[in-house]
Amino acid sequence: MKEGPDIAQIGALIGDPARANMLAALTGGRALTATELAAAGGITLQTASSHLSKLEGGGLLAQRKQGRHRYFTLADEAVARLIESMMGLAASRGHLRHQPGPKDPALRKARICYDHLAGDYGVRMLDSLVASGSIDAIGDGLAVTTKGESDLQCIGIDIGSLKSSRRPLCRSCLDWSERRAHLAGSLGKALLASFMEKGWARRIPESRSVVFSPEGDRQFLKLFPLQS
Amino acid sequence: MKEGPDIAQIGALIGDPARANMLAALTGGRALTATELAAAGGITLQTASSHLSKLEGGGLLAQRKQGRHRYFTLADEAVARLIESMMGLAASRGHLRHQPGPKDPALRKARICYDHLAGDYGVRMLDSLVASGSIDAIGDGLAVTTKGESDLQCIGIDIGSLKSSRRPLCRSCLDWSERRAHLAGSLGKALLASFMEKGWARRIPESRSVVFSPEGDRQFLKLFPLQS
DNA sequence: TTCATAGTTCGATCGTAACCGAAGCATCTC
DNA sequence: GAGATGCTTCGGTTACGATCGAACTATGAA
Repeated sequence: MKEGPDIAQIGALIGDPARANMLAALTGGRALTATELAAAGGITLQTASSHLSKLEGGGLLAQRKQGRHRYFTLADEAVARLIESMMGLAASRGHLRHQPGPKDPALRKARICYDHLAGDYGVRMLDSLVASGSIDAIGDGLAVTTKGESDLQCIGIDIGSLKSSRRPLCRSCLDWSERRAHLAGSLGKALLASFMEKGWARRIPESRSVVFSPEGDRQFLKLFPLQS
Repeated sequence: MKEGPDIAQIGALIGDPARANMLAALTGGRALTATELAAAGGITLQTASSHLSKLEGGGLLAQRKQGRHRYFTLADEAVARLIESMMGLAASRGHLRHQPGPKDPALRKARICYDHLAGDYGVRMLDSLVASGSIDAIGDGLAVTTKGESDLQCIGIDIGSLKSSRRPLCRSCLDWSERRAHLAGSLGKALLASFMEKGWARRIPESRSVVFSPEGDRQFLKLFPLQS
Protein backbone atom coordinates (compact mmCIF):
# COMPACT_ATOMS: atom_id res chain seq x y z
CA MET A 1 0.00 0.00 0.00
CA LYS A 2 2.77 2.38 0.91
CA GLU A 3 3.93 2.89 -2.60
CA GLY A 4 5.33 6.00 -4.13
CA PRO A 5 5.33 9.63 -3.12
CA ASP A 6 3.02 11.06 -0.52
CA ILE A 7 0.40 13.25 -2.11
CA ALA A 8 -1.41 13.79 1.17
CA GLN A 9 1.12 16.32 2.39
CA ILE A 10 0.73 18.47 -0.67
CA GLY A 11 -3.01 18.01 -0.66
CA ALA A 12 -3.22 19.06 2.97
CA LEU A 13 -1.13 22.14 2.28
CA ILE A 14 -3.48 23.19 -0.49
CA GLY A 15 -6.52 21.98 1.41
CA ASP A 16 -6.70 24.78 3.94
CA PRO A 17 -8.84 27.65 2.66
CA ALA A 18 -6.50 30.35 3.88
CA ARG A 19 -3.51 28.68 2.25
CA ALA A 20 -5.46 27.99 -0.93
CA ASN A 21 -6.37 31.65 -1.21
CA MET A 22 -2.77 32.66 -0.73
CA LEU A 23 -1.62 30.24 -3.41
CA ALA A 24 -4.33 31.43 -5.76
CA ALA A 25 -3.21 35.00 -5.15
CA LEU A 26 0.34 34.03 -6.03
CA THR A 27 -0.88 32.49 -9.26
CA GLY A 28 -1.07 36.12 -10.29
CA GLY A 29 2.69 35.84 -10.75
CA ARG A 30 3.66 38.80 -8.62
CA ALA A 31 5.83 38.33 -5.58
CA LEU A 32 3.78 39.26 -2.52
CA THR A 33 4.72 40.11 1.03
CA ALA A 34 3.49 38.25 4.08
CA THR A 35 1.14 41.11 4.90
CA GLU A 36 -0.40 41.10 1.45
CA LEU A 37 -0.82 37.35 1.60
CA ALA A 38 -2.44 37.58 5.01
CA ALA A 39 -5.02 39.90 3.47
CA ALA A 40 -5.49 37.54 0.54
CA GLY A 41 -6.10 34.68 2.92
CA GLY A 42 -8.38 36.68 5.14
CA ILE A 43 -6.35 36.00 8.26
CA THR A 44 -4.08 37.88 10.65
CA LEU A 45 -0.41 38.27 10.09
CA GLN A 46 0.55 35.81 12.79
CA THR A 47 -1.55 33.06 11.30
CA ALA A 48 -0.30 33.84 7.82
CA SER A 49 3.25 33.62 9.03
CA SER A 50 2.66 30.11 10.27
CA HIS A 51 0.95 29.10 7.04
CA LEU A 52 3.70 30.56 4.93
CA SER A 53 6.41 28.69 6.73
CA LYS A 54 4.46 25.48 6.23
CA LEU A 55 4.03 26.17 2.53
CA GLU A 56 7.68 26.94 2.19
CA GLY A 57 8.68 23.86 4.14
CA GLY A 58 6.49 21.83 1.83
CA GLY A 59 8.34 23.17 -1.18
CA LEU A 60 5.41 25.03 -2.67
CA LEU A 61 6.72 28.53 -2.03
CA ALA A 62 9.99 30.32 -2.44
CA GLN A 63 10.86 33.50 -0.60
CA ARG A 64 13.44 36.16 -0.85
CA LYS A 65 14.18 38.76 1.72
CA GLN A 66 14.48 42.30 0.59
CA GLY A 67 15.12 44.79 3.32
CA ARG A 68 12.49 44.35 5.94
CA HIS A 69 10.09 42.81 3.47
CA ARG A 70 9.79 39.15 2.72
CA TYR A 71 8.54 38.40 -0.76
CA PHE A 72 6.91 35.10 -1.54
CA THR A 73 6.36 33.47 -4.93
CA LEU A 74 5.31 30.04 -6.06
CA ALA A 75 8.36 27.80 -5.93
CA ASP A 76 8.41 27.16 -9.66
CA GLU A 77 6.26 26.72 -12.72
CA ALA A 78 5.40 23.16 -11.76
CA VAL A 79 3.55 24.44 -8.71
CA ALA A 80 1.76 27.06 -10.79
CA ARG A 81 0.63 24.41 -13.22
CA LEU A 82 -0.61 22.17 -10.44
CA ILE A 83 -2.65 24.99 -8.95
CA GLU A 84 -4.05 25.90 -12.33
CA SER A 85 -4.97 22.32 -13.15
CA MET A 86 -6.66 21.97 -9.78
CA MET A 87 -8.65 25.08 -10.60
CA GLY A 88 -9.69 23.45 -13.84
CA LEU A 89 -10.80 20.33 -12.05
CA ALA A 90 -12.53 22.30 -9.32
CA ALA A 91 -14.40 24.36 -11.89
CA SER A 92 -15.50 21.27 -13.76
CA ARG A 93 -16.80 19.74 -10.51
CA GLY A 94 -18.66 22.89 -9.58
CA HIS A 95 -16.49 23.84 -6.61
CA LEU A 96 -16.90 27.57 -6.93
CA ARG A 97 -16.31 30.21 -4.37
CA HIS A 98 -16.87 33.31 -6.44
CA GLN A 99 -19.99 35.30 -5.82
CA PRO A 100 -20.74 36.64 -9.30
CA GLY A 101 -19.84 40.29 -9.13
CA PRO A 102 -18.98 43.11 -11.49
CA LYS A 103 -15.36 42.06 -11.41
CA ASP A 104 -16.01 38.56 -12.56
CA PRO A 105 -16.70 39.16 -16.26
CA ALA A 106 -13.50 41.16 -16.51
CA LEU A 107 -11.65 38.23 -15.01
CA ARG A 108 -13.10 35.86 -17.55
CA LYS A 109 -12.16 38.19 -20.37
CA ALA A 110 -8.48 38.58 -19.55
CA ARG A 111 -6.38 37.76 -16.54
CA ILE A 112 -2.89 36.79 -15.51
CA CYS A 113 -2.01 33.13 -15.16
CA TYR A 114 1.38 33.04 -13.47
CA ASP A 115 3.07 35.21 -16.08
CA HIS A 116 0.99 34.93 -19.23
CA LEU A 117 -2.43 35.85 -20.53
CA ALA A 118 -5.47 33.71 -19.68
CA GLY A 119 -9.22 33.97 -20.06
CA ASP A 120 -11.15 34.61 -23.25
CA TYR A 121 -8.36 36.71 -24.73
CA GLY A 122 -5.69 34.17 -23.86
CA VAL A 123 -7.62 31.37 -25.52
CA ARG A 124 -8.41 33.52 -28.52
CA MET A 125 -4.78 34.45 -28.98
CA LEU A 126 -3.66 30.83 -29.07
CA ASP A 127 -6.51 29.82 -31.36
CA SER A 128 -5.59 32.58 -33.75
CA LEU A 129 -1.90 31.73 -33.72
CA VAL A 130 -2.71 28.12 -34.51
CA ALA A 131 -5.21 29.05 -37.23
CA SER A 132 -2.77 31.37 -38.93
CA GLY A 133 -0.11 28.67 -38.96
CA SER A 134 2.24 30.43 -36.57
CA ILE A 135 1.99 27.63 -34.06
CA ASP A 136 1.66 23.92 -34.66
CA ALA A 137 -0.56 22.07 -32.21
CA ILE A 138 -0.21 18.36 -31.74
CA GLY A 139 -2.32 17.09 -28.88
CA ASP A 140 -1.26 19.16 -25.92
CA GLY A 141 2.01 20.11 -27.52
CA LEU A 142 2.75 23.41 -29.18
CA ALA A 143 5.61 24.48 -31.41
CA VAL A 144 6.39 27.69 -33.23
CA THR A 145 6.63 27.24 -37.02
CA THR A 146 9.13 29.06 -39.19
CA LYS A 147 6.25 31.22 -40.43
CA GLY A 148 5.35 31.97 -36.81
CA GLU A 149 8.93 32.85 -36.07
CA SER A 150 8.93 35.60 -38.68
CA ASP A 151 5.37 36.73 -37.91
CA LEU A 152 6.19 37.12 -34.25
CA GLN A 153 9.39 38.93 -35.09
CA CYS A 154 7.22 41.55 -36.81
CA ILE A 155 5.41 42.36 -33.59
CA GLY A 156 8.63 42.57 -31.65
CA ILE A 157 9.05 39.08 -30.23
CA ASP A 158 12.50 37.61 -30.77
CA ILE A 159 12.06 33.85 -30.76
CA GLY A 160 15.78 33.28 -31.02
CA SER A 161 16.55 34.87 -27.68
CA LEU A 162 13.61 33.13 -26.03
CA LYS A 163 14.84 29.76 -27.26
CA SER A 164 18.08 30.19 -25.42
CA SER A 165 16.34 30.12 -22.06
CA ARG A 166 15.96 26.78 -20.33
CA ARG A 167 12.23 27.26 -19.98
CA PRO A 168 10.08 25.74 -22.74
CA LEU A 169 9.09 28.20 -25.43
CA CYS A 170 5.47 27.10 -25.69
CA ARG A 171 3.26 25.29 -23.28
CA SER A 172 -0.44 24.82 -23.30
CA CYS A 173 -2.19 25.64 -20.06
CA LEU A 174 -5.80 24.68 -19.41
CA ASP A 175 -7.93 27.73 -18.82
CA TRP A 176 -10.41 27.22 -15.98
CA SER A 177 -12.91 29.77 -17.18
CA GLU A 178 -12.85 28.82 -20.85
CA ARG A 179 -12.06 25.15 -20.33
CA ARG A 180 -9.73 25.34 -23.29
CA ALA A 181 -6.01 25.79 -23.71
CA HIS A 182 -4.19 29.08 -23.73
CA LEU A 183 -0.53 29.81 -24.40
CA ALA A 184 1.99 29.56 -21.56
CA GLY A 185 5.76 29.20 -21.61
CA SER A 186 8.31 31.90 -22.30
CA LEU A 187 6.51 32.94 -25.49
CA GLY A 188 3.25 33.45 -23.61
CA LYS A 189 5.12 35.55 -21.10
CA ALA A 190 6.86 37.59 -23.77
CA LEU A 191 3.62 38.30 -25.61
CA LEU A 192 1.85 39.58 -22.51
CA ALA A 193 4.89 41.66 -21.60
CA SER A 194 4.87 43.27 -25.02
CA PHE A 195 1.17 44.15 -24.75
CA MET A 196 1.82 45.89 -21.48
CA GLU A 197 4.91 47.58 -22.80
CA LYS A 198 2.93 48.96 -25.72
CA GLY A 199 0.32 50.27 -23.34
CA TRP A 200 -2.35 48.01 -24.75
CA ALA A 201 -3.04 46.36 -21.42
CA ARG A 202 -2.35 46.86 -17.75
CA ARG A 203 -2.83 44.89 -14.57
CA ILE A 204 -5.37 45.79 -11.92
CA PRO A 205 -3.66 45.95 -8.54
CA GLU A 206 -4.70 43.29 -6.01
CA SER A 207 -6.35 41.23 -8.70
CA ARG A 208 -5.54 38.86 -11.50
CA SER A 209 -7.50 41.01 -13.92
CA VAL A 210 -5.90 42.48 -17.01
CA VAL A 211 -7.70 45.34 -18.70
CA PHE A 212 -7.14 46.50 -22.24
CA SER A 213 -7.29 50.12 -23.28
CA PRO A 214 -9.75 50.91 -26.08
CA GLU A 215 -6.86 51.25 -28.51
CA GLY A 216 -5.14 48.13 -27.17
CA ASP A 217 -8.36 46.21 -27.48
CA ARG A 218 -8.66 47.22 -31.11
CA GLN A 219 -5.09 46.27 -31.89
CA PHE A 220 -5.32 42.96 -30.08
CA LEU A 221 -8.50 41.93 -31.85
CA LYS A 222 -7.01 42.91 -35.20
CA LEU A 223 -3.78 41.06 -34.51
CA PHE A 224 -5.56 37.91 -33.37
CA PRO A 225 -8.71 37.65 -35.45
CA LEU A 226 -11.34 35.05 -34.69
CA GLN A 227 -11.67 32.38 -37.35
CA SER A 228 -14.52 29.97 -37.25
CA MET B 1 -9.76 37.82 -3.44
CA LYS B 2 -12.61 35.43 -3.90
CA GLU B 3 -11.87 34.79 -7.52
CA GLY B 4 -12.32 31.60 -9.44
CA PRO B 5 -12.80 28.00 -8.47
CA ASP B 6 -12.13 26.71 -5.00
CA ILE B 7 -9.09 24.48 -4.95
CA ALA B 8 -9.21 24.10 -1.19
CA GLN B 9 -12.05 21.60 -1.31
CA ILE B 10 -10.17 19.33 -3.67
CA GLY B 11 -6.95 19.84 -1.77
CA ALA B 12 -8.62 18.93 1.49
CA LEU B 13 -10.10 15.81 -0.04
CA ILE B 14 -6.68 14.66 -1.18
CA GLY B 15 -5.02 15.98 1.95
CA ASP B 16 -6.18 13.31 4.32
CA PRO B 17 -3.72 10.41 4.44
CA ALA B 18 -6.40 7.74 4.39
CA ARG B 19 -8.12 9.30 1.42
CA ALA B 20 -4.82 9.87 -0.37
CA ASN B 21 -3.94 6.22 0.00
CA MET B 22 -7.31 5.19 -1.37
CA LEU B 23 -6.89 7.49 -4.36
CA ALA B 24 -3.39 6.22 -4.95
CA ALA B 25 -4.70 2.66 -4.86
CA LEU B 26 -7.30 3.57 -7.46
CA THR B 27 -4.60 5.00 -9.68
CA GLY B 28 -3.96 1.33 -10.35
CA GLY B 29 -6.96 1.58 -12.65
CA ARG B 30 -8.91 -1.29 -11.17
CA ALA B 31 -12.33 -0.75 -9.65
CA LEU B 32 -12.13 -1.53 -5.95
CA THR B 33 -14.76 -2.24 -3.33
CA ALA B 34 -15.24 -0.24 -0.18
CA THR B 35 -13.69 -3.04 1.86
CA GLU B 36 -10.59 -3.16 -0.32
CA LEU B 37 -10.24 0.59 -0.15
CA ALA B 38 -10.59 0.53 3.61
CA ALA B 39 -7.62 -1.84 3.70
CA ALA B 40 -5.69 0.39 1.30
CA GLY B 41 -6.35 3.36 3.54
CA GLY B 42 -5.53 1.47 6.70
CA ILE B 43 -8.87 2.25 8.33
CA THR B 44 -12.05 0.49 9.29
CA LEU B 45 -14.96 0.06 6.97
CA GLN B 46 -17.11 2.65 8.70
CA THR B 47 -14.47 5.32 8.36
CA ALA B 48 -13.82 4.37 4.78
CA SER B 49 -17.50 4.63 4.00
CA SER B 50 -17.54 8.19 5.23
CA HIS B 51 -14.42 9.07 3.27
CA LEU B 52 -15.75 7.49 0.11
CA SER B 53 -18.98 9.41 0.20
CA LYS B 54 -16.99 12.61 0.62
CA LEU B 55 -14.74 11.77 -2.30
CA GLU B 56 -17.73 10.92 -4.42
CA GLY B 57 -19.53 14.08 -3.38
CA GLY B 58 -16.44 16.04 -4.34
CA GLY B 59 -16.51 14.56 -7.81
CA LEU B 60 -13.27 12.65 -7.51
CA LEU B 61 -14.76 9.17 -7.49
CA ALA B 62 -17.41 7.33 -9.43
CA GLN B 63 -19.13 4.25 -8.15
CA ARG B 64 -21.26 1.51 -9.57
CA LYS B 65 -23.25 -1.00 -7.60
CA GLN B 66 -22.95 -4.59 -8.56
CA GLY B 67 -24.90 -6.99 -6.42
CA ARG B 68 -23.96 -6.32 -2.85
CA HIS B 69 -20.65 -4.87 -3.83
CA ARG B 70 -19.98 -1.25 -4.50
CA TYR B 71 -17.14 -0.64 -6.88
CA PHE B 72 -15.28 2.64 -6.89
CA THR B 73 -13.07 4.12 -9.58
CA LEU B 74 -11.52 7.50 -10.16
CA ALA B 75 -14.18 9.74 -11.69
CA ASP B 76 -12.30 10.21 -14.96
CA GLU B 77 -8.89 10.55 -16.49
CA ALA B 78 -8.60 14.16 -15.37
CA VAL B 79 -8.57 13.03 -11.77
CA ALA B 80 -6.02 10.33 -12.54
CA ARG B 81 -3.77 12.88 -14.17
CA LEU B 82 -4.09 15.25 -11.23
CA ILE B 83 -3.12 12.51 -8.80
CA GLU B 84 -0.20 11.48 -10.96
CA SER B 85 1.03 15.05 -11.35
CA MET B 86 0.78 15.55 -7.61
CA MET B 87 2.87 12.44 -7.17
CA GLY B 88 5.43 13.95 -9.51
CA LEU B 89 5.52 17.15 -7.53
CA ALA B 90 5.60 15.30 -4.22
CA ALA B 91 8.51 13.18 -5.41
CA SER B 92 10.42 16.22 -6.58
CA ARG B 93 9.91 17.87 -3.18
CA GLY B 94 11.00 14.79 -1.32
CA HIS B 95 7.63 13.94 0.18
CA LEU B 96 8.11 10.21 0.26
CA ARG B 97 6.29 7.64 2.26
CA HIS B 98 7.83 4.48 0.90
CA GLN B 99 10.21 2.54 3.03
CA PRO B 100 12.55 1.08 0.41
CA GLY B 101 11.65 -2.58 0.19
CA PRO B 102 12.09 -5.46 -2.19
CA LYS B 103 8.88 -4.46 -3.94
CA ASP B 104 10.06 -0.99 -4.77
CA PRO B 105 12.50 -1.76 -7.61
CA ALA B 106 9.82 -3.79 -9.37
CA LEU B 107 7.51 -0.81 -9.08
CA ARG B 108 10.06 1.46 -10.65
CA LYS B 109 10.66 -0.96 -13.47
CA ALA B 110 7.05 -1.33 -14.60
CA ARG B 111 3.73 -0.43 -13.09
CA ILE B 112 0.20 0.55 -13.98
CA CYS B 113 -0.67 4.22 -14.23
CA TYR B 114 -4.46 4.34 -14.48
CA ASP B 115 -4.63 2.08 -17.52
CA HIS B 116 -1.26 2.27 -19.20
CA LEU B 117 2.36 1.34 -18.57
CA ALA B 118 4.57 3.50 -16.37
CA GLY B 119 8.00 3.26 -14.81
CA ASP B 120 11.27 2.53 -16.57
CA TYR B 121 9.58 0.36 -19.18
CA GLY B 122 6.86 2.92 -19.86
CA VAL B 123 9.40 5.67 -20.40
CA ARG B 124 11.57 3.42 -22.52
CA MET B 125 8.64 2.47 -24.72
CA LEU B 126 7.78 6.08 -25.47
CA ASP B 127 11.40 7.01 -26.06
CA SER B 128 11.78 4.17 -28.50
CA LEU B 129 8.58 5.00 -30.36
CA VAL B 130 9.73 8.58 -30.75
CA ALA B 131 13.23 7.60 -31.80
CA SER B 132 11.96 5.20 -34.43
CA GLY B 133 9.71 7.89 -35.87
CA SER B 134 6.47 6.18 -34.97
CA ILE B 135 5.42 9.05 -32.74
CA ASP B 136 6.07 12.75 -33.22
CA ALA B 137 6.78 14.69 -30.05
CA ILE B 138 6.28 18.42 -29.95
CA GLY B 139 6.68 19.81 -26.50
CA ASP B 140 4.25 17.84 -24.37
CA GLY B 141 2.21 16.80 -27.38
CA LEU B 142 2.36 13.44 -29.04
CA ALA B 143 1.00 12.28 -32.37
CA VAL B 144 1.22 9.00 -34.25
CA THR B 145 2.91 9.33 -37.63
CA THR B 146 1.83 7.40 -40.72
CA LYS B 147 4.90 5.24 -40.25
CA GLY B 148 3.85 4.62 -36.68
CA GLU B 149 0.39 3.74 -37.80
CA SER B 150 1.65 0.90 -39.96
CA ASP B 151 4.35 -0.17 -37.48
CA LEU B 152 1.79 -0.46 -34.73
CA GLN B 153 -0.58 -2.31 -37.00
CA CYS B 154 2.13 -4.97 -37.31
CA ILE B 155 2.06 -5.66 -33.60
CA GLY B 156 -1.71 -5.83 -33.55
CA ILE B 157 -2.73 -2.28 -32.64
CA ASP B 158 -5.43 -0.86 -34.88
CA ILE B 159 -5.01 2.91 -34.78
CA GLY B 160 -8.11 3.45 -36.89
CA SER B 161 -10.45 1.97 -34.34
CA LEU B 162 -8.71 3.78 -31.48
CA LYS B 163 -9.11 7.09 -33.28
CA SER B 164 -12.87 6.71 -33.33
CA SER B 165 -13.04 6.90 -29.53
CA ARG B 166 -13.52 10.28 -27.94
CA ARG B 167 -10.50 9.84 -25.77
CA PRO B 168 -7.23 11.29 -27.10
CA LEU B 169 -5.04 8.75 -28.83
CA CYS B 170 -1.78 9.87 -27.27
CA ARG B 171 -1.05 11.76 -24.14
CA SER B 172 2.15 12.24 -22.30
CA CYS B 173 2.03 11.54 -18.60
CA LEU B 174 4.82 12.53 -16.27
CA ASP B 175 6.34 9.55 -14.54
CA TRP B 176 7.06 10.14 -10.88
CA SER B 177 9.81 7.57 -10.59
CA GLU B 178 11.60 8.40 -13.82
CA ARG B 179 10.71 12.10 -13.88
CA ARG B 180 10.17 11.79 -17.60
CA ALA B 181 7.15 11.30 -19.81
CA HIS B 182 5.55 7.99 -20.66
CA LEU B 183 2.73 7.22 -23.06
CA ALA B 184 -0.88 7.54 -21.88
CA GLY B 185 -4.12 7.88 -23.83
CA SER B 186 -5.99 5.16 -25.63
CA LEU B 187 -2.85 4.02 -27.44
CA GLY B 188 -1.01 3.60 -24.15
CA LYS B 189 -3.90 1.57 -22.86
CA ALA B 190 -4.08 -0.57 -25.98
CA LEU B 191 -0.34 -1.32 -25.91
CA LEU B 192 -0.41 -2.49 -22.31
CA ALA B 193 -3.52 -4.55 -22.99
CA SER B 194 -1.79 -6.26 -25.89
CA PHE B 195 1.26 -7.11 -23.77
CA MET B 196 -0.96 -8.75 -21.21
CA GLU B 197 -2.99 -10.53 -23.85
CA LYS B 198 0.18 -11.97 -25.34
CA GLY B 199 1.23 -13.18 -21.94
CA TRP B 200 4.28 -10.94 -21.89
CA ALA B 201 3.22 -9.19 -18.73
CA ARG B 202 0.78 -9.58 -15.87
CA ARG B 203 -0.35 -7.51 -12.95
CA ILE B 204 0.48 -8.30 -9.35
CA PRO B 205 -2.71 -8.36 -7.27
CA GLU B 206 -3.06 -5.63 -4.67
CA SER B 207 -0.28 -3.63 -6.23
CA ARG B 208 0.46 -1.38 -9.14
CA SER B 209 3.36 -3.59 -10.15
CA VAL B 210 3.51 -5.15 -13.59
CA VAL B 211 5.91 -8.07 -14.05
CA PHE B 212 7.16 -9.33 -17.36
CA SER B 213 7.77 -13.01 -18.07
CA PRO B 214 11.30 -13.86 -19.24
CA GLU B 215 10.00 -14.30 -22.78
CA GLY B 216 7.88 -11.14 -22.58
CA ASP B 217 10.85 -9.21 -21.29
CA ARG B 218 12.94 -10.35 -24.24
CA GLN B 219 10.23 -9.46 -26.74
CA PHE B 220 9.57 -6.08 -25.15
CA LEU B 221 13.23 -5.09 -25.12
CA LYS B 222 13.61 -6.21 -28.74
CA LEU B 223 10.50 -4.33 -29.81
CA PHE B 224 11.51 -1.13 -28.03
CA PRO B 225 15.29 -0.93 -28.24
CA LEU B 226 17.20 1.67 -26.36
CA GLN B 227 18.86 4.26 -28.54
CA SER B 228 21.30 6.65 -27.04
C1' DT C 1 -36.62 -18.77 6.46
C1' DT C 2 -32.07 -18.12 8.55
C1' DC C 3 -27.45 -16.84 8.33
C1' DA C 4 -23.51 -14.41 6.37
C1' DT C 5 -21.43 -10.67 4.03
C1' DA C 6 -21.24 -5.69 2.27
C1' DG C 7 -22.04 -1.39 3.43
C1' DT C 8 -24.28 2.85 5.86
C1' DT C 9 -25.69 5.72 9.76
C1' DC C 10 -25.41 7.28 14.49
C1' DG C 11 -23.09 8.81 18.52
C1' DA C 12 -19.25 9.79 21.22
C1' DT C 13 -14.33 10.45 21.78
C1' DC C 14 -10.17 12.40 20.80
C1' DG C 15 -6.28 14.94 18.46
C1' DT C 16 -4.76 18.06 15.66
C1' DA C 17 -4.35 22.28 13.69
C1' DA C 18 -6.21 26.82 12.76
C1' DC C 19 -6.66 30.92 15.05
C1' DC C 20 -5.53 35.25 17.52
C1' DG C 21 -3.43 38.29 21.45
C1' DA C 22 0.71 39.57 23.24
C1' DA C 23 5.39 39.83 23.33
C1' DG C 24 9.80 39.56 20.93
C1' DC C 25 13.20 40.36 16.83
C1' DA C 26 14.74 42.63 12.85
C1' DT C 27 15.16 46.35 9.73
C1' DC C 28 14.40 50.88 8.06
C1' DT C 29 13.67 56.11 8.94
C1' DC C 30 14.47 60.25 11.21
C1' DG D 1 19.40 57.15 19.80
C1' DA D 2 13.87 56.70 19.39
C1' DG D 3 10.06 55.31 16.89
C1' DA D 4 7.74 52.86 13.20
C1' DT D 5 6.98 48.98 10.32
C1' DG D 6 7.36 43.96 8.88
C1' DC D 7 7.36 39.68 10.51
C1' DT D 8 8.02 35.65 13.91
C1' DT D 9 7.37 33.07 18.16
C1' DC D 10 4.80 31.69 22.19
C1' DG D 11 0.72 30.30 24.69
C1' DG D 12 -3.89 29.19 25.21
C1' DT D 13 -8.50 28.54 23.18
C1' DT D 14 -11.52 26.55 20.09
C1' DA D 15 -13.51 23.98 16.52
C1' DC D 16 -13.55 20.74 13.15
C1' DG D 17 -13.07 16.27 11.45
C1' DA D 18 -11.01 11.63 11.65
C1' DT D 19 -11.78 7.67 14.07
C1' DC D 20 -14.23 3.55 15.79
C1' DG D 21 -18.05 0.72 18.34
C1' DA D 22 -22.57 -0.44 17.89
C1' DA D 23 -26.77 -0.69 15.68
C1' DC D 24 -29.12 -0.80 11.31
C1' DT D 25 -30.14 -1.84 6.13
C1' DA D 26 -29.46 -4.45 1.95
C1' DT D 27 -28.10 -8.19 -0.89
C1' DG D 28 -26.92 -12.97 -1.57
C1' DA D 29 -26.45 -17.96 -0.10
C1' DA D 30 -28.14 -22.21 2.20
